[in-house]
Amino acid sequence: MPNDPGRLESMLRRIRELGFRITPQRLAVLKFLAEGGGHPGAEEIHASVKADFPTTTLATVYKTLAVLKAVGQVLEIEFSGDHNRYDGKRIEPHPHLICIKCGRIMDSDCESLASMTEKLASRTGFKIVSHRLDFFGVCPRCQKER
Amino acid sequence: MPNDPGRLESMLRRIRELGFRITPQRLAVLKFLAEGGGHPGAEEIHASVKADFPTTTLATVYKTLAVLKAVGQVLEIEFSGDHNRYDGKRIEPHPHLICIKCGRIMDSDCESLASMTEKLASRTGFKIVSHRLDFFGVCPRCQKER
DNA sequence: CTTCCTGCAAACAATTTGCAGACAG
DNA sequence: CTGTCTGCAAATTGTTTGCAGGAAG
Repeated sequence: MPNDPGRLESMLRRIRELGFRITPQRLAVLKFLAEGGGHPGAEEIHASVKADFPTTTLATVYKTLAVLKAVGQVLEIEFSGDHNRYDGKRIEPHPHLICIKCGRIMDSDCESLASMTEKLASRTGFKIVSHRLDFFGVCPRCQKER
Repeated sequence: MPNDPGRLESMLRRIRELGFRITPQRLAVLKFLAEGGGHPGAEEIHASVKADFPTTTLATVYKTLAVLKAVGQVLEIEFSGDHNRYDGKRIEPHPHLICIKCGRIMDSDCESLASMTEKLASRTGFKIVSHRLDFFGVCPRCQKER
């Protein structure tokens, strides 16, 4: 699990650049996203932050996530039925493998997506700015358990 | 715009096979999905059905969509913030181009996705059953308007 | 006839918002 | 100091659910 030592600093810099303030609660959210692993949801972030700042509410977490989105320092993975998940480490779009049994999300890569995006753009006239690619299936661990 | 004459029949057959009933309201939903174009949301379907059956409620539309999902005869395109959209014509997963200005959704294709799925599955051990690929951008029409 | 479906209203869940007091810069 | 942020509670929105009467098969 690669722990980019510069992620937290990048977040802080961008937040300050755009004139947002750094509060202890926000810092705790950023740290959790920059240093923690996985793809936490807002509740999970909240639980972690509350350990250090017990008065923190979910609303504050959401507001902090809104700031991070505004400065482009978090990748939001949206789910219609379920709660959204967040990635503070890899903030550019990338493919995900999502287990439909346990909900775990695994990062992935795809070399051919860039060329495909270009091809689609020139074929359709769309100005493509982003994308999302998810694969749904059953992870190795869940396959074993019966 | 390809109008598959067998879509409605396929839907009806699968619904009957699995023991669900055909009601006038349901038939109207199916027709709208099988014969209409685009990627309507539940509200849009509801509006169309209400023209013929004014007492129909949104709940009935949702319940019909649930039946269609259960028998695998509709593709649900989920959106976290926005309402979901439905495709009754192409029910297997396929790439979408989504305009971030007007919300229009355009269907697309990608030959390389199948091989990519296979590669990912063998590399990660995931048993992949489905996927979703969306490209976000500005459609040609919206680029022109200022 | 029996079981499933409709329509209505209430319930839900994740996220957002308004506001008064608190605090970062 | 001043404008932004926090915490609280209420609002929002798309979707789901429970139930009583109605219709499909």
